[in-house]
Amino acid sequence: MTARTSPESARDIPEATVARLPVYLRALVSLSEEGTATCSSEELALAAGVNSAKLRKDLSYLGSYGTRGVGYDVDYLRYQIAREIGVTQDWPVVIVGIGNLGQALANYSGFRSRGFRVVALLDADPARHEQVVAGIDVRPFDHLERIVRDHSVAIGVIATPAVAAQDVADRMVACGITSILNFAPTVLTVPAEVDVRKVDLSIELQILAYHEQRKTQGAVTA
Amino acid sequence: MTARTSPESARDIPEATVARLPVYLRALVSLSEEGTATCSSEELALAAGVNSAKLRKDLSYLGSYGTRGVGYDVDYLRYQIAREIGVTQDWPVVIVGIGNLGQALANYSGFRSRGFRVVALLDADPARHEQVVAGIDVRPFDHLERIVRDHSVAIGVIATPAVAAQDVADRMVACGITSILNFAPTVLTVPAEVDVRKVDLSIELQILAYHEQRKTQGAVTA
DNA sequence: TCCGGTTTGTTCTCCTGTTCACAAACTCCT
DNA sequence: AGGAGTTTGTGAACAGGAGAACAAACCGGA
Repeated sequence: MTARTSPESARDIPEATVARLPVYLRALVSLSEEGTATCSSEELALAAGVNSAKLRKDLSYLGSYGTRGVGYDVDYLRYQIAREIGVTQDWPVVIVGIGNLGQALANYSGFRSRGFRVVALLDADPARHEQVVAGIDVRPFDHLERIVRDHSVAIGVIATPAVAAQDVADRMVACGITSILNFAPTVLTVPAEVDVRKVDLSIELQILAYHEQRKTQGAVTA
Repeated sequence: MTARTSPESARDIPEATVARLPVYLRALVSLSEEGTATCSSEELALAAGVNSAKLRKDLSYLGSYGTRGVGYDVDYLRYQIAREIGVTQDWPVVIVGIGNLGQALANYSGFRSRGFRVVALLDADPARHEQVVAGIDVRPFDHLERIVRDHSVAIGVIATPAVAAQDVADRMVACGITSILNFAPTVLTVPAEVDVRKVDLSIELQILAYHEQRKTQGAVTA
């Protein structure tokens, strides 16, 4: 009940903060590329689109990496955040479902530059096995187990139609994948130890539509 | 200061609830297609991946559409949620940036089926103006103003590279778009009355990586 | 060495969202 | 008609995150 903190830097970071760290990291990379050596919480907050108090509080969970009266060393902070998130290491990733979206994902340069390496593209449709996408052969879905084992893959991306998604997730879980990024518009059921994040395009649009409807309401509806 | 509620069904719904309504809607559509006429909060909650108390509370913001001892009429509730979100009406949408991702979005059937109609695909690159994607001509970005005016477009989707995104957003705002869905990995600055939602692929992966690192930590690091 | 100016780290308060638990309300069977 | 069983809607406790505000700590100049 006492020693909740593990030996390393493992004070547990709030989920909301974890979700913002990658934004800060990106802002720091930009600043670094512009040649900025030091920045205040105010500047970084502006670049990240949050307020400075929240930024400072978020960073304080990682440790005391700033200097009062001065600000943060851009490269140092950048490294600390990258290490905390885990993007200093290499993350092999498998993408299943190589339709339009899967191809877009395979070609997305933002993965590679952040430590994510696409080790395989899989698709159940034999017609797609001829293709080469982003320099990678599309292979049969059945190869999943072998690939996951050979490359120690922990993260899987699902970009299949909704009907196939649960089966794909089950297979992924069965062969040891513990983190899933799901683009299929369906709710996945997985064991508690597996993390799932979902990205749902039409839901985002529907949320916008709701607010949009609110804006114009009252003006039109007499 | 007193009359905060507008005449219609405009008791303000919490943001967290708004984000879940589309999920419920999708679950209801599935149930309806399976021929289910009635469902309990427990069943619907299971299908939507939330707990039943939260579901009931969410639905209670819309009104009392259930029957105690019985449950919810699937089609009736489906219509009520659709109306509340605004997907019973037609939403013209413009997509800017017809690279891999833009093409995937243009081809995504989930938009059309929920009242979103892609009225134009725009790209700054003249090489793309020859193309036809998802049955729609790709047109020059300069046509934005005219298209937005002619079709009363309120929602814009940005799928350009990061460097172009802010310019695109500015142009969208200037010609009257008030809701933006941003896929470019950058922070957009817009006036307060404009809604922006961002979908960031690499951030999602980084969040997974953080948790993944936590899982394996301690076991490996001696 | 001391002082004014600057910026971080943190505490405290407020607000939003989640979950529990239960009364109210409905159906069905006798 | 009445009672047992079921399910909704909601009040209340609880948890988590956001923002304001300020003390502690640092720099530079005299």
